Amino acid sequence: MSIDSSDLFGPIEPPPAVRTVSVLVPMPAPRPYSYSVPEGMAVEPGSVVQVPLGPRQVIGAVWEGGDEGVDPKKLRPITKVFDCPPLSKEMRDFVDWVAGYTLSPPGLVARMALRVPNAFDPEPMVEGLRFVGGEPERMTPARARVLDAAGDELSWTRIGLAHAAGVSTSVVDGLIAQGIFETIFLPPPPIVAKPDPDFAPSRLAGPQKEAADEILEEVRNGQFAVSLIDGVTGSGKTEVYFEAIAETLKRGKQVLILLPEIALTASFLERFQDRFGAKPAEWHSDLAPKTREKVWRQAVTGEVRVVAGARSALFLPFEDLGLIIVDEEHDPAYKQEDRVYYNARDMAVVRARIGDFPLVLVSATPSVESQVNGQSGRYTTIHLPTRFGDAALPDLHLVDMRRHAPERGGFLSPVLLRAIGKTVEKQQQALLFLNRRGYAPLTLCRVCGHRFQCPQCSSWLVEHRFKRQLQCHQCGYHQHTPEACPECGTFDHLVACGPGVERIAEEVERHFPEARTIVLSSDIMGGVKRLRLELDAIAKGEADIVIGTQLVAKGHNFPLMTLVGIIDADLGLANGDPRAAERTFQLLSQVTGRAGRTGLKSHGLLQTYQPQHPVMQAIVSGDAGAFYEREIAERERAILPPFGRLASIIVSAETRQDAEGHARGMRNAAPQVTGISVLGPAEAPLALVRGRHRFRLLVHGRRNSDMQAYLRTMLAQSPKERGSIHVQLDIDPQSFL
DNA sequence: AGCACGCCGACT
DNA sequence: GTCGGCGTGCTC
Repeated sequence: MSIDSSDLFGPIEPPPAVRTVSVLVPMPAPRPYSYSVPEGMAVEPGSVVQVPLGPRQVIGAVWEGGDEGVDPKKLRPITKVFDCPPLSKEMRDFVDWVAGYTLSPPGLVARMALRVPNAFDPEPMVEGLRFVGGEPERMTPARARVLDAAGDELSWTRIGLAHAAGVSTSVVDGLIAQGIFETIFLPPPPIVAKPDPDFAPSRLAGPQKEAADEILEEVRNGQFAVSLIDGVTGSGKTEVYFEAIAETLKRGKQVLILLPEIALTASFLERFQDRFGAKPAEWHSDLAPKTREKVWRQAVTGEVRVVAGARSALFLPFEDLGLIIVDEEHDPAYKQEDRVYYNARDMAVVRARIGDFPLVLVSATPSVESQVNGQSGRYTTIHLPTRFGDAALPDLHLVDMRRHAPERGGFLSPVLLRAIGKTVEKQQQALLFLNRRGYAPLTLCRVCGHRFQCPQCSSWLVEHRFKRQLQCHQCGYHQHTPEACPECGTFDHLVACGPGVERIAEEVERHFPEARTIVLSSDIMGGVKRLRLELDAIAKGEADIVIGTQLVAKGHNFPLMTLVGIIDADLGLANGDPRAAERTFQLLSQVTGRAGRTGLKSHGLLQTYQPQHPVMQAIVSGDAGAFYEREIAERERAILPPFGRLASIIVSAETRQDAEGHARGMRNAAPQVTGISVLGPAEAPLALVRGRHRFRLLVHGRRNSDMQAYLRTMLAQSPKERGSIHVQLDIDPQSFL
């Protein structure tokens, strides 16, 4: 006979139901993990929580759609819920969408939104003083000064008040002890003042006014819409989108301005301040941790109304975002190429669509993708073909190097030399652009023909004469420049082939020994700080001839710059990058746009061996239409037709054999995919074969869902390759909407 | 992503 | 004899 336990202990209580929620943890798990919720803890989807994960505590977010069948014994309780607004439904949808699209684990995407160690608890209140009233028992001159300084202001900090009165804090402490002031707690001060949409209303007129009005219509409508401002450098694009920002602020919504990191300069922030009376909050990688926390927190709470940031700012969980501006829309810096691979420009479009608010793309040289989306009517294109105010575009000419050959051993044509001479004579500045660091891109032995190659990655070693080094620009390898050929041992017979900026400087100094010449490239000694100083010095007119690589292309205004000479306009067209022509067009447009921004008559001379090339024609004529048509056709041809319409895949690897092997595997694994083609490292963009990834997939397709399904299959079949597969979908302009 | 465990080379 | 390199595996 058995004893029913209920006889002994009373009726059996059903065990208390354990409440379980899914939590996205910041690691590459394929889906959220399950955690139990302790008695009395309130969580909802989006709540920011701390949970145990293995041996440590991590930050995560409560999510929907986790794992059902997890062993209840494994469940561990949530450690704490932060007093922080939960991630909104929109934000969660955005994270999931980005994870799905980029084939990244959602936890890693969420991590980008939560990468602020101490911002999840409210900022501590700040101790302050309030004037209560009355007079101290003994009035002293110091005390009188404090009372005088306090004036009508309601609240002070202890130190601030002492400072304002010019006394030590002990005087203030004495007044507190007497009850004249009382200690109160104040909310922490905002990181930036509120921008005022009416601070300095626009003086736009003509095409700029029309453009602004067109965008304002979208902003007032408040729904998802993408506008593309396609305007030449100096056409007032910024002023136009400032109007969209003003309108959004009036509607009570927050604004995000995305900029390539390099364009987040003091001068941009000042322009914003001139229009809105306050600076926007900044967001970029080298923000001080405390500032970073404040900006995050105040974006979530809605304290901050406008953030100007680099691509990672896209993952800030704004309280009520109502407009995104993507300035320099074409800039490759919007691509992140580690961990989660994404293009912030495209993901911004997605965020705007999910949040149902307008977005403005801005560029002087739109990307081919945006151009196509404009043509197809998906985006509204707004053209600003002329410069704003008294600035005029430089007068551009091609110098056909076959007819105007430089002297032996030189790289500057007589035409360009003459133009430099005239410019310097007028006390104006010339910019010579060559996108090549160092002295010479190739060194060889005149006796045996030995070429100096990188022992690690086989690209040519670049001579840096100033540092007396041979450097590899791919992997960073460097060695002291030898005096003898390592192959045949002959001394003094090494010759430099081709130009770098250092070599151009040498040639310039030979022709213009009196001129003040300066070389600007990323290997400038002294880092960013020194660079800033040099740029300021140039702007002040402390140099006559500037020789620079692409870092002179952006940002700074040089009021005296009236001549731009492109040493080798064809450079960059020759490599195997499918975007070579597009990149060249963008770069050369930007560089020539450096001149003439402040009204002085200016010129540009482009030295080229291919004067008929569409890029050259587009730049000198200022009419990019034909160039874009060609690029679009080219890309369509390269990507779609040979493989049919369903999908096509380009595999790239470090060697062609590897790529062929991977491609064969894929053809076997997925015969339904119609096109798999192979790019060896020579043809593939450099960025694709560099780095620690063994191979990458470049995926192009019309139907994103097909591509993703296919790739998931691939990933499932070879889980070991998981970490080394890179999917880049942004090449196809159609795929992400 | 972190962090532990675990198995082979150059050193106090 | 150890210290330490990074390959593999695991985290609700």
